[in-house]
Amino acid sequence: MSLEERNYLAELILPNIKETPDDIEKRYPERTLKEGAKVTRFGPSPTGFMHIGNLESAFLDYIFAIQSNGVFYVRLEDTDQERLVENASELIKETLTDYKIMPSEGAFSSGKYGPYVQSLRKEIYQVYIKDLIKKGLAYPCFMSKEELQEIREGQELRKEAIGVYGYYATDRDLSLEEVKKHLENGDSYVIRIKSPGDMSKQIVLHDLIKGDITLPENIIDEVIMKKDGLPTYHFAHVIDDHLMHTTTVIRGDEWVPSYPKHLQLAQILGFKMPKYAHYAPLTKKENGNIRKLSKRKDPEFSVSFYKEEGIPPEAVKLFLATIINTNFEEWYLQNSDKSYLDFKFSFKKMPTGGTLFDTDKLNNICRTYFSRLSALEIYNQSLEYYKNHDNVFYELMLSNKNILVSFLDIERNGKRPRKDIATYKDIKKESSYMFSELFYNKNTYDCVEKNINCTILLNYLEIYNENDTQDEWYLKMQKFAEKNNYASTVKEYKENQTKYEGHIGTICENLRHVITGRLQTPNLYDILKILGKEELKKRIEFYQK
RNA sequence: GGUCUGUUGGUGAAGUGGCUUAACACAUUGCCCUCUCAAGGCAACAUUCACGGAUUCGAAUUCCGUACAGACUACCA
Repeated sequence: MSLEERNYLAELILPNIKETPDDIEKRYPERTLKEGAKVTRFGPSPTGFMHIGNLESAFLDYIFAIQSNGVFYVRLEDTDQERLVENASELIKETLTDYKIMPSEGAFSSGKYGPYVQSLRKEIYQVYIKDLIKKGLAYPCFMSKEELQEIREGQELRKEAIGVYGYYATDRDLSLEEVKKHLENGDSYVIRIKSPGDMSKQIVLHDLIKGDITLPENIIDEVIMKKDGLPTYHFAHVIDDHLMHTTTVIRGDEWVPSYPKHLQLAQILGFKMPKYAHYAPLTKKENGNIRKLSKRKDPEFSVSFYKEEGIPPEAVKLFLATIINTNFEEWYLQNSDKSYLDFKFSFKKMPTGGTLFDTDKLNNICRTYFSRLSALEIYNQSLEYYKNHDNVFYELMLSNKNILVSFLDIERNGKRPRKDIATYKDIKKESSYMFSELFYNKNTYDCVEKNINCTILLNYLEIYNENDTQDEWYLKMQKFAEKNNYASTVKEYKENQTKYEGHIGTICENLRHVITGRLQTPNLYDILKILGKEELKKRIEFYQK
């Protein structure tokens, strides 16, 4: 086609596009940022719920931007209109808010480089596409799904590279007349790039995480505009990352093989490539096989699942941080008072192979996280959780704030705090007996059959004094044990078993069971004190019945 | 099939030619402390880094081959 024919064709295909690439470029001026500042972007597709892998991606974008005094923005990549899910973008926004992974600009806030929703940028992409058609670098392709399938099968049979390229790109050199005929027939078409690639040549991807990767040049006439007029991911991201001045593209390593396409597109368009960091996916073991976490197959990895389970966002982030840089964990254990942002994350320290998701580890991190909060902090955070998940307990929390905070405070302060709480859910589980509304229940003692002498316990109450210190309390308890023919220490009991009916532990155990319904609780002294003498008496009498 | 990437205990991994008797953390097991639990302390858990070969005085670390695993190979991202 001659230059005039191509101009004519471009008008025919995109008559409403009047701007030129230069017009667009003027609207997206260079950012003024400090040396070394990274501009990153989180580019989710609103196609369903967020899962831990998406979250990791956003978290990476966030920390690398923040730590370089750069910009972290969100761009909704919704070019696949068929897969759109309603409310998905609200869910993404909500998740980022929950996790305090706050973008400095983008789809959920504002910014000078918008719009940040790809479907709203349709005309922008088309400006570039029109220009490419005029330059003879892109062309309409009318091949049907069936034709493509046929080509593919033939290529598979002959063990050739698969795709539309060279000899197979039959619509590359269609005459203007032929194209017009197709258009008049109303045939649907896509726009493909005219790939100048040569498969025998190689290109190098200088990956920030994986190092240099040598790949063959792209030879495929990649689709850049789909039949609905929207661009494909490949084209859209090259344009957007250029216009929005992204410096660092952080994405999953499933994109490595398509890097040659992106490089080629950027070269054709005359863009400077951003730096790329391809991180390894989170994986899961299933039937002995390892595979990438999947949105569809693994609902247990959806972010909303963690919310339901009461796993705090901050703990999930700490878990992600230990996956991202394993030396983070060691640092954090020694710098418990600092924020994870004080740790200098590096691409070089990121794992290059897939990482198996370890629930045990997450659990442990949660316990450590809770152990470092104050009782009041735990109370306030979990209040929010129960407000949305358990209204009965929420009301109890409100009306018994002092009891719950005191309970949560047991053995919390000091160098070796309790680690019995891993989730917000655990708070109810561990503390339910502290609430008389939940305690006086016919199921309270169901789990354990015990023969307990309540008279002894009632006698004990006679001498119990709420104002005793822990040491005084314990001494008194020892004396009481001896008086009732129980050994005052376990050691003594073990040495002279026949002499005693039991030991101090037996009494404590019985008392614990009667007043809490449990065999394991935090420090008994504190629990007695919080419940108060009156309540203790009531509970012993309740047990007698 | 083709292209690319990996492979160090049950798990996440540190490790870039001698400092490795393979760090650290999780899990598991045992002991200690102790009124129970949690926490904490101590100990056990890879004689060996997928396998085979090469280079070297010396290799988990470099090179070659093999095996296995994963990703990609869409008008999905």
